[in-house]
Amino acid sequence: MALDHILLGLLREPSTGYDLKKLFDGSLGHFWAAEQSQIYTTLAKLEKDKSLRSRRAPSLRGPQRRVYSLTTKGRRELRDWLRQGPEVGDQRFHYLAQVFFLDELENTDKAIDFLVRLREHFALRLEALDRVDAELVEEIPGYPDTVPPDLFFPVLTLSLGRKRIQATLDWIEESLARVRTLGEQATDAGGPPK
Amino acid sequence: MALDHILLGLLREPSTGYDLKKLFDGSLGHFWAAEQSQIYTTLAKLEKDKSLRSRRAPSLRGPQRRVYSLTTKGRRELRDWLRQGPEVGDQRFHYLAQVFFLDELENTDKAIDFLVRLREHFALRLEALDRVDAELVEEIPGYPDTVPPDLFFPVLTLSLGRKRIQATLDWIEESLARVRTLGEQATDAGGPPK
DNA sequence: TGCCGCATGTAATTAGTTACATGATTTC
DNA sequence: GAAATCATGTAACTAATTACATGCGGCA
Repeated sequence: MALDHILLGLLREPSTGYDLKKLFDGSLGHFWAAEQSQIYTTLAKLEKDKSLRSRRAPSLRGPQRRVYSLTTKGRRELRDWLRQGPEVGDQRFHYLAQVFFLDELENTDKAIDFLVRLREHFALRLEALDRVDAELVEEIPGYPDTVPPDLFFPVLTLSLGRKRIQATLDWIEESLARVRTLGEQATDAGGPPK
Repeated sequence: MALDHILLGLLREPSTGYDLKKLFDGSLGHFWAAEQSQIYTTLAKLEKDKSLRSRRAPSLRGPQRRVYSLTTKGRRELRDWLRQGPEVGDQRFHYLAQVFFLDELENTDKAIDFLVRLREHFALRLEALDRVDAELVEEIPGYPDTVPPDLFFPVLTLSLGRKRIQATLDWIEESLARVRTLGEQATDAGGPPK
Protein backbone atom coordinates (compact mmCIF):
# COMPACT_ATOMS: atom_id res chain seq x y z
CA MET A 1 0.00 0.00 0.00
CA ALA A 2 1.33 3.40 -0.90
CA LEU A 3 -0.11 5.13 2.16
CA ASP A 4 2.24 2.99 4.23
CA HIS A 5 5.21 4.31 2.36
CA ILE A 6 4.02 7.88 2.38
CA LEU A 7 3.69 7.79 6.14
CA LEU A 8 7.17 6.32 6.42
CA GLY A 9 8.48 9.13 4.25
CA LEU A 10 6.78 11.83 6.26
CA LEU A 11 7.95 10.32 9.51
CA ARG A 12 11.60 10.89 8.79
CA GLU A 13 10.55 13.84 10.91
CA PRO A 14 8.74 12.46 13.97
CA SER A 15 5.11 13.48 14.09
CA THR A 16 1.62 12.51 15.25
CA GLY A 17 -1.38 11.16 13.38
CA TYR A 18 -3.14 14.42 13.88
CA ASP A 19 -0.34 16.50 12.42
CA LEU A 20 0.19 14.09 9.54
CA LYS A 21 -3.38 14.63 8.49
CA LYS A 22 -2.57 18.31 8.03
CA LEU A 23 0.29 17.47 5.72
CA PHE A 24 -2.16 15.54 3.59
CA ASP A 25 -4.53 18.43 3.43
CA GLY A 26 -1.64 20.76 2.68
CA SER A 27 1.43 19.85 0.68
CA LEU A 28 0.53 16.32 -0.43
CA GLY A 29 -3.10 17.22 -0.86
CA HIS A 30 -2.88 17.87 -4.57
CA PHE A 31 -2.01 14.27 -5.36
CA TRP A 32 -3.03 12.21 -2.33
CA ALA A 33 -5.88 12.23 0.16
CA ALA A 34 -6.18 10.28 3.38
CA GLU A 35 -8.84 10.21 6.04
CA GLN A 36 -7.84 10.76 9.63
CA SER A 37 -9.13 7.33 10.60
CA GLN A 38 -7.10 5.62 7.91
CA ILE A 39 -3.97 7.39 9.03
CA TYR A 40 -4.43 6.16 12.60
CA THR A 41 -5.08 2.56 11.62
CA THR A 42 -2.15 2.53 9.22
CA LEU A 43 0.19 3.99 11.82
CA ALA A 44 -0.88 1.31 14.27
CA LYS A 45 -0.25 -1.39 11.69
CA LEU A 46 3.20 -0.01 10.85
CA GLU A 47 4.13 0.06 14.51
CA LYS A 48 3.04 -3.55 14.88
CA ASP A 49 5.28 -4.39 11.93
CA LYS A 50 8.15 -2.57 13.65
CA SER A 51 8.53 -0.09 10.82
CA LEU A 52 7.60 2.69 13.23
CA ARG A 53 7.86 3.22 16.95
CA SER A 54 5.82 5.60 19.07
CA ARG A 55 6.07 7.34 22.39
CA ARG A 56 3.56 9.36 24.36
CA ALA A 57 4.12 13.06 24.71
CA PRO A 58 2.15 15.69 26.59
CA SER A 59 -0.03 18.09 24.68
CA LEU A 60 -0.41 21.80 25.31
CA ARG A 61 -4.13 21.27 25.34
CA GLY A 62 -6.29 18.24 24.81
CA PRO A 63 -5.27 14.61 25.26
CA GLN A 64 -1.76 13.16 25.13
CA ARG A 65 -0.12 12.97 21.73
CA ARG A 66 1.41 9.86 20.25
CA VAL A 67 4.59 10.73 18.43
CA TYR A 68 5.71 8.27 15.79
CA SER A 69 9.17 7.94 14.33
CA LEU A 70 10.94 5.73 11.79
CA THR A 71 12.83 2.61 12.76
CA THR A 72 15.73 1.19 10.76
CA LYS A 73 13.35 -1.32 9.25
CA GLY A 74 10.96 1.45 8.26
CA ARG A 75 13.69 3.44 6.58
CA ARG A 76 14.77 0.37 4.65
CA GLU A 77 11.22 -0.17 3.44
CA LEU A 78 10.96 3.43 2.34
CA ARG A 79 14.15 3.15 0.31
CA ASP A 80 13.13 -0.17 -1.21
CA TRP A 81 9.90 1.39 -2.36
CA LEU A 82 11.73 4.22 -4.11
CA ARG A 83 14.44 2.01 -5.58
CA GLN A 84 11.98 -0.41 -7.07
CA GLY A 85 10.99 2.32 -9.57
CA PRO A 86 7.84 4.25 -10.44
CA GLU A 87 4.52 2.76 -9.42
CA VAL A 88 2.15 3.67 -12.17
CA GLY A 89 -1.15 2.12 -11.16
CA ASP A 90 -4.28 2.73 -13.19
CA GLN A 91 -6.01 5.93 -12.32
CA ARG A 92 -9.74 6.42 -12.04
CA PHE A 93 -11.16 9.72 -13.20
CA HIS A 94 -14.79 9.92 -12.23
CA TYR A 95 -15.51 13.09 -14.13
CA LEU A 96 -14.01 11.65 -17.31
CA ALA A 97 -16.28 8.65 -17.00
CA GLN A 98 -19.14 11.13 -16.88
CA VAL A 99 -17.88 13.02 -19.94
CA PHE A 100 -17.72 9.72 -21.78
CA PHE A 101 -21.50 9.34 -21.43
CA LEU A 102 -22.53 12.97 -21.73
CA ASP A 103 -24.54 12.28 -24.89
CA GLU A 104 -27.10 10.71 -22.60
CA LEU A 105 -28.27 14.18 -21.54
CA GLU A 106 -31.12 15.71 -23.55
CA ASN A 107 -29.22 18.45 -25.34
CA THR A 108 -25.82 20.01 -25.69
CA ASP A 109 -26.69 22.82 -23.26
CA LYS A 110 -26.52 20.33 -20.41
CA ALA A 111 -23.14 19.12 -21.57
CA ILE A 112 -21.93 22.72 -21.73
CA ASP A 113 -23.23 23.22 -18.24
CA PHE A 114 -21.28 20.21 -17.07
CA LEU A 115 -18.06 21.44 -18.61
CA VAL A 116 -18.53 24.93 -17.19
CA ARG A 117 -18.86 23.47 -13.73
CA LEU A 118 -15.79 21.40 -14.32
CA ARG A 119 -13.90 24.51 -15.36
CA GLU A 120 -14.93 26.28 -12.16
CA HIS A 121 -13.65 23.40 -10.11
CA PHE A 122 -10.25 23.26 -11.75
CA ALA A 123 -9.89 27.03 -11.70
CA LEU A 124 -10.29 26.87 -7.92
CA ARG A 125 -7.75 24.08 -7.67
CA LEU A 126 -5.28 26.05 -9.72
CA GLU A 127 -5.77 29.07 -7.47
CA ALA A 128 -5.09 26.91 -4.44
CA LEU A 129 -1.81 25.72 -5.95
CA ASP A 130 -0.93 29.29 -6.90
CA ARG A 131 -1.41 30.30 -3.30
CA VAL A 132 1.01 27.60 -2.18
CA ASP A 133 3.43 28.92 -4.76
CA ALA A 134 2.98 32.48 -3.51
CA GLU A 135 3.76 31.34 0.02
CA LEU A 136 6.98 29.76 -1.18
CA VAL A 137 7.97 32.98 -2.93
CA GLU A 138 7.56 34.82 0.34
CA GLU A 139 9.32 32.30 2.51
CA ILE A 140 12.22 31.31 0.31
CA PRO A 141 14.55 33.98 -1.03
CA GLY A 142 15.48 33.21 -4.62
CA TYR A 143 12.51 30.88 -5.27
CA PRO A 144 11.89 29.33 -7.77
CA ASP A 145 15.53 29.39 -8.95
CA THR A 146 16.85 28.21 -5.62
CA VAL A 147 15.02 25.79 -3.37
CA PRO A 148 16.31 24.28 -0.14
CA PRO A 149 17.21 20.59 -0.66
CA ASP A 150 14.40 19.21 1.47
CA LEU A 151 11.84 21.10 -0.61
CA PHE A 152 13.31 20.34 -4.00
CA PHE A 153 11.22 17.27 -4.79
CA PRO A 154 8.03 18.45 -3.10
CA VAL A 155 8.25 21.57 -5.24
CA LEU A 156 8.58 19.39 -8.33
CA THR A 157 5.31 17.65 -7.54
CA LEU A 158 3.65 21.02 -7.12
CA SER A 159 4.90 22.00 -10.53
CA LEU A 160 3.34 18.95 -12.15
CA GLY A 161 0.07 19.64 -10.39
CA ARG A 162 -0.12 23.08 -11.95
CA LYS A 163 0.85 21.86 -15.40
CA ARG A 164 -1.70 19.13 -15.35
CA ILE A 165 -4.50 21.39 -14.21
CA GLN A 166 -3.52 23.91 -16.84
CA ALA A 167 -3.67 21.20 -19.50
CA THR A 168 -7.10 20.20 -18.22
CA LEU A 169 -8.36 23.77 -18.36
CA ASP A 170 -7.10 24.13 -21.92
CA TRP A 171 -8.90 20.95 -22.81
CA ILE A 172 -12.12 22.20 -21.25
CA GLU A 173 -12.00 25.39 -23.34
CA GLU A 174 -11.38 23.42 -26.49
CA SER A 175 -14.14 20.97 -25.62
CA LEU A 176 -16.60 23.75 -24.89
CA ALA A 177 -15.92 25.19 -28.33
CA ARG A 178 -16.46 21.81 -29.96
CA VAL A 179 -19.68 21.15 -28.09
CA ARG A 180 -21.00 24.60 -28.99
CA THR A 181 -20.34 23.92 -32.67
CA LEU A 182 -22.18 20.64 -32.28
CA GLY A 183 -25.12 22.44 -30.67
CA GLU A 184 -25.34 24.97 -33.49
CA GLN A 185 -25.38 22.23 -36.09
CA ALA A 186 -28.24 20.53 -34.28
CA THR A 187 -30.14 23.83 -34.08
CA ASP A 188 -29.63 24.56 -37.78
CA ALA A 189 -30.89 21.15 -38.71
CA GLY A 190 -33.65 20.55 -36.23
CA GLY A 191 -35.25 23.91 -35.39
CA PRO A 192 -34.85 25.99 -32.24
CA PRO A 193 -33.60 24.34 -29.04
CA LYS A 194 -36.05 24.01 -26.21
CA MET B 1 -19.87 3.95 -6.83
CA ALA B 2 -18.81 5.16 -10.23
CA LEU B 3 -18.29 1.68 -11.67
CA ASP B 4 -22.03 1.16 -11.26
CA HIS B 5 -22.75 4.16 -13.40
CA ILE B 6 -20.13 3.32 -15.97
CA LEU B 7 -21.65 -0.11 -16.44
CA LEU B 8 -25.09 1.45 -16.80
CA GLY B 9 -23.70 3.79 -19.43
CA LEU B 10 -22.05 1.03 -21.39
CA LEU B 11 -25.15 -1.13 -21.20
CA ARG B 12 -27.26 1.25 -23.23
CA GLU B 13 -26.01 -1.31 -25.72
CA PRO B 14 -26.73 -4.77 -24.26
CA SER B 15 -23.58 -6.71 -23.52
CA THR B 16 -21.98 -9.36 -21.33
CA GLY B 17 -19.54 -9.10 -18.45
CA TYR B 18 -16.88 -10.61 -20.59
CA ASP B 19 -17.30 -8.12 -23.40
CA LEU B 20 -17.54 -5.19 -21.00
CA LYS B 21 -14.13 -6.06 -19.66
CA LYS B 22 -12.74 -5.50 -23.14
CA LEU B 23 -14.22 -2.05 -23.27
CA PHE B 24 -12.34 -1.25 -20.07
CA ASP B 25 -9.10 -2.50 -21.50
CA GLY B 26 -9.78 -0.56 -24.67
CA SER B 27 -11.60 2.73 -24.93
CA LEU B 28 -12.13 3.49 -21.23
CA GLY B 29 -8.79 2.06 -20.30
CA HIS B 30 -6.94 5.35 -20.26
CA PHE B 31 -8.99 6.69 -17.36
CA TRP B 32 -10.59 3.68 -15.69
CA ALA B 33 -9.60 0.13 -14.86
CA ALA B 34 -11.79 -2.70 -13.64
CA GLU B 35 -11.08 -6.31 -12.89
CA GLN B 36 -13.21 -8.98 -14.48
CA SER B 37 -14.35 -10.22 -11.09
CA GLN B 38 -15.45 -6.78 -10.00
CA ILE B 39 -17.44 -6.35 -13.18
CA TYR B 40 -19.31 -9.59 -12.57
CA THR B 41 -20.13 -8.81 -8.95
CA THR B 42 -21.23 -5.29 -9.78
CA LEU B 43 -23.46 -6.50 -12.61
CA ALA B 44 -25.09 -8.99 -10.24
CA LYS B 45 -25.68 -6.25 -7.69
CA LEU B 46 -27.17 -3.94 -10.31
CA GLU B 47 -29.52 -6.66 -11.45
CA LYS B 48 -30.63 -7.28 -7.90
CA ASP B 49 -31.37 -3.55 -7.63
CA LYS B 50 -33.41 -3.80 -10.83
CA SER B 51 -31.22 -1.31 -12.65
CA LEU B 52 -30.28 -4.04 -15.09
CA ARG B 53 -31.90 -7.21 -16.36
CA SER B 54 -30.21 -10.19 -17.91
CA ARG B 55 -31.05 -13.07 -20.15
CA ARG B 56 -29.09 -16.13 -21.15
CA ALA B 57 -27.89 -16.41 -24.70
CA PRO B 58 -26.01 -19.17 -26.48
CA SER B 59 -22.36 -18.72 -27.24
CA LEU B 60 -20.57 -19.65 -30.42
CA ARG B 61 -18.05 -21.41 -28.29
CA GLY B 62 -17.65 -21.86 -24.60
CA PRO B 63 -20.39 -21.59 -21.97
CA GLN B 64 -23.63 -19.66 -22.24
CA ARG B 65 -23.40 -15.90 -22.17
CA ARG B 66 -25.37 -13.65 -19.86
CA VAL B 67 -26.50 -10.57 -21.72
CA TYR B 68 -27.34 -7.55 -19.58
CA SER B 69 -29.41 -4.58 -20.58
CA LEU B 70 -30.63 -1.36 -18.98
CA THR B 71 -34.01 -1.06 -17.29
CA THR B 72 -35.93 2.18 -16.99
CA LYS B 73 -34.68 2.51 -13.45
CA GLY B 74 -31.11 2.02 -14.58
CA ARG B 75 -31.42 4.67 -17.25
CA ARG B 76 -32.83 7.11 -14.70
CA GLU B 77 -29.87 6.46 -12.41
CA LEU B 78 -27.44 7.03 -15.22
CA ARG B 79 -29.03 10.38 -16.03
CA ASP B 80 -29.18 11.43 -12.39
CA TRP B 81 -25.50 10.75 -12.08
CA LEU B 82 -24.69 12.97 -15.05
CA ARG B 83 -27.12 15.71 -14.09
CA GLN B 84 -25.75 15.98 -10.58
CA GLY B 85 -22.57 17.49 -12.05
CA PRO B 86 -18.90 16.57 -12.15
CA GLU B 87 -17.61 14.16 -9.55
CA VAL B 88 -14.13 15.32 -8.76
CA GLY B 89 -12.87 12.93 -6.12
CA ASP B 90 -9.33 13.16 -4.85
CA GLN B 91 -6.87 11.35 -6.98
CA ARG B 92 -3.99 9.25 -5.78
CA PHE B 93 -0.80 9.35 -7.78
CA HIS B 94 1.57 6.74 -6.50
CA TYR B 95 4.51 7.84 -8.57
CA LEU B 96 4.13 11.44 -7.40
CA ALA B 97 4.21 10.28 -3.83
CA GLN B 98 7.50 8.62 -4.70
CA VAL B 99 8.88 11.76 -6.34
CA PHE B 100 7.97 13.67 -3.19
CA PHE B 101 10.45 11.56 -1.22
CA LEU B 102 13.13 11.08 -3.84
CA ASP B 103 15.72 12.92 -1.74
CA GLU B 104 15.83 9.76 0.37
CA LEU B 105 17.91 8.05 -2.32
CA GLU B 106 21.70 8.34 -1.98
CA ASN B 107 22.43 10.62 -4.89
CA THR B 108 20.81 12.48 -7.73
CA ASP B 109 21.73 9.75 -10.23
CA LYS B 110 19.12 7.51 -8.66
CA ALA B 111 16.52 10.25 -8.95
CA ILE B 112 17.44 10.73 -12.60
CA ASP B 113 17.07 7.01 -13.09
CA PHE B 114 13.62 7.14 -11.59
CA LEU B 115 12.52 9.97 -13.85
CA VAL B 116 13.92 8.26 -16.93
CA ARG B 117 11.91 5.17 -16.16
CA LEU B 118 8.86 7.33 -15.64
CA ARG B 119 9.43 8.94 -19.02
CA GLU B 120 9.61 5.55 -20.67
CA HIS B 121 6.32 4.55 -19.16
CA PHE B 122 4.46 7.66 -20.26
CA ALA B 123 6.00 7.55 -23.71
CA LEU B 124 4.51 4.08 -24.12
CA ARG B 125 1.15 5.26 -22.89
CA LEU B 126 1.18 8.13 -25.34
CA GLU B 127 2.01 5.74 -28.16
CA ALA B 128 -0.93 3.57 -27.16
CA LEU B 129 -3.28 6.56 -27.34
CA ASP B 130 -1.78 7.58 -30.65
CA ARG B 131 -2.54 4.15 -32.01
CA VAL B 132 -6.19 4.54 -30.96
CA ASP B 133 -6.19 7.87 -32.71
CA ALA B 134 -4.68 6.35 -35.83
CA GLU B 135 -7.43 3.72 -35.89
CA LEU B 136 -10.06 6.43 -35.73
CA VAL B 137 -8.44 8.24 -38.64
CA GLU B 138 -8.73 5.07 -40.69
CA GLU B 139 -12.25 4.21 -39.70
CA ILE B 140 -13.89 7.61 -39.73
CA PRO B 141 -13.72 9.71 -42.85
CA GLY B 142 -13.16 13.36 -41.92
CA TYR B 143 -11.79 12.62 -38.42
CA PRO B 144 -10.95 14.60 -36.32
CA ASP B 145 -13.10 17.40 -37.78
CA THR B 146 -16.17 15.22 -38.02
CA VAL B 147 -17.01 12.52 -35.50
CA PRO B 148 -20.18 10.42 -35.36
CA PRO B 149 -22.41 11.56 -32.48
CA ASP B 150 -21.94 8.42 -30.38
CA LEU B 151 -18.17 8.85 -30.48
CA PHE B 152 -18.10 12.58 -29.86
CA PHE B 153 -17.67 12.44 -26.09
CA PRO B 154 -15.48 9.33 -25.97
CA VAL B 155 -13.15 11.11 -28.40
CA LEU B 156 -13.05 14.11 -26.06
CA THR B 157 -11.81 11.93 -23.21
CA LEU B 158 -9.14 10.54 -25.49
CA SER B 159 -8.04 14.05 -26.27
CA LEU B 160 -7.62 14.90 -22.59
CA GLY B 161 -5.64 11.74 -22.05
CA ARG B 162 -3.11 12.77 -24.66
CA LYS B 163 -2.85 16.33 -23.40
CA ARG B 164 -2.28 15.21 -19.87
CA ILE B 165 0.38 12.71 -20.78
CA GLN B 166 2.06 15.32 -22.94
CA ALA B 167 2.08 17.74 -20.00
CA THR B 168 3.55 15.03 -17.81
CA LEU B 169 6.30 14.29 -20.32
CA ASP B 170 7.15 18.00 -20.54
CA TRP B 171 7.34 18.10 -16.78
CA ILE B 172 9.66 15.09 -16.70
CA GLU B 173 12.06 16.77 -19.15
CA GLU B 174 12.07 19.94 -17.11
CA SER B 175 12.54 18.00 -13.90
CA LEU B 176 15.40 15.99 -15.33
CA ALA B 177 17.16 19.24 -16.24
CA ARG B 178 16.65 20.60 -12.75
CA VAL B 179 17.88 17.45 -11.06
CA ARG B 180 20.93 17.37 -13.29
CA THR B 181 21.79 20.93 -12.31
CA LEU B 182 21.39 19.92 -8.70
CA GLY B 183 23.71 16.98 -9.22
CA GLU B 184 26.40 19.15 -10.80
CA GLN B 185 26.27 21.59 -7.91
CA ALA B 186 26.75 18.74 -5.46
CA THR B 187 29.68 17.42 -7.50
CA ASP B 188 31.35 20.82 -7.67
CA ALA B 189 31.04 21.25 -3.95
CA GLY B 190 31.66 17.78 -2.62
CA GLY B 191 34.09 16.05 -4.97
CA PRO B 192 33.36 13.42 -7.62
CA PRO B 193 30.20 11.33 -7.33
CA LYS B 194 30.64 7.70 -6.48
C1' DT C 1 -22.96 27.66 28.05
C1' DG C 2 -21.92 26.13 23.82
C1' DC C 3 -18.86 25.77 20.02
C1' DC C 4 -14.23 25.18 18.04
C1' DG C 5 -9.81 23.01 17.78
C1' DC C 6 -6.99 19.47 19.74
C1' DA C 7 -6.29 14.50 19.80
C1' DT C 8 -7.00 9.46 19.44
C1' DG C 9 -9.26 5.87 18.36
C1' DT C 10 -13.09 1.81 16.98
C1' DA C 11 -16.76 -0.25 14.05
C1' DA C 12 -19.22 -0.95 10.03
C1' DT C 13 -19.42 -0.72 5.36
C1' DT C 14 -18.01 -0.26 0.53
C1' DA C 15 -14.77 -0.69 -3.25
C1' DG C 16 -11.24 -3.02 -5.35
C1' DT C 17 -7.61 -6.84 -5.89
C1' DT C 18 -5.92 -11.46 -6.03
C1' DA C 19 -6.52 -16.09 -6.16
C1' DC C 20 -9.07 -19.89 -7.33
C1' DA C 21 -12.60 -23.11 -9.73
C1' DT C 22 -14.77 -24.82 -13.82
C1' DG C 23 -15.31 -26.26 -18.35
C1' DA C 24 -15.99 -25.73 -23.48
C1' DT C 25 -13.79 -24.82 -28.16
C1' DT C 26 -10.30 -23.60 -31.29
C1' DT C 27 -5.59 -23.33 -32.97
C1' DC C 28 -0.78 -24.88 -33.26
C1' DG D 1 -1.74 -32.93 -26.62
C1' DA D 2 -0.91 -28.17 -25.05
C1' DA D 3 -1.98 -23.47 -25.01
C1' DA D 4 -5.07 -19.70 -25.88
C1' DT D 5 -9.58 -17.78 -25.87
C1' DC D 6 -14.30 -17.93 -24.43
C1' DA D 7 -17.20 -17.37 -20.37
C1' DT D 8 -18.93 -17.02 -15.56
C1' DG D 9 -18.45 -16.95 -11.15
C1' DT D 10 -16.93 -17.37 -5.66
C1' DA D 11 -13.85 -16.49 -1.67
C1' DA D 12 -10.51 -14.20 0.80
C1' DC D 13 -8.26 -10.23 1.51
C1' DT D 14 -6.72 -5.28 1.41
C1' DA D 15 -7.67 -0.40 1.03
C1' DA D 16 -10.53 3.36 1.87
C1' DT D 17 -14.77 5.79 3.53
C1' DT D 18 -18.23 6.96 6.84
C1' DA D 19 -19.99 7.10 11.17
C1' DC D 20 -19.46 7.14 15.86
C1' DA D 21 -17.31 7.72 20.72
C1' DT D 22 -14.63 10.31 23.96
C1' DG D 23 -12.83 14.11 26.40
C1' DC D 24 -9.77 18.38 27.29
C1' DG D 25 -8.99 23.51 26.99
C1' DG D 26 -9.87 28.05 25.30
C1' DC D 27 -12.81 31.59 23.71
C1' DA D 28 -17.07 34.35 22.84
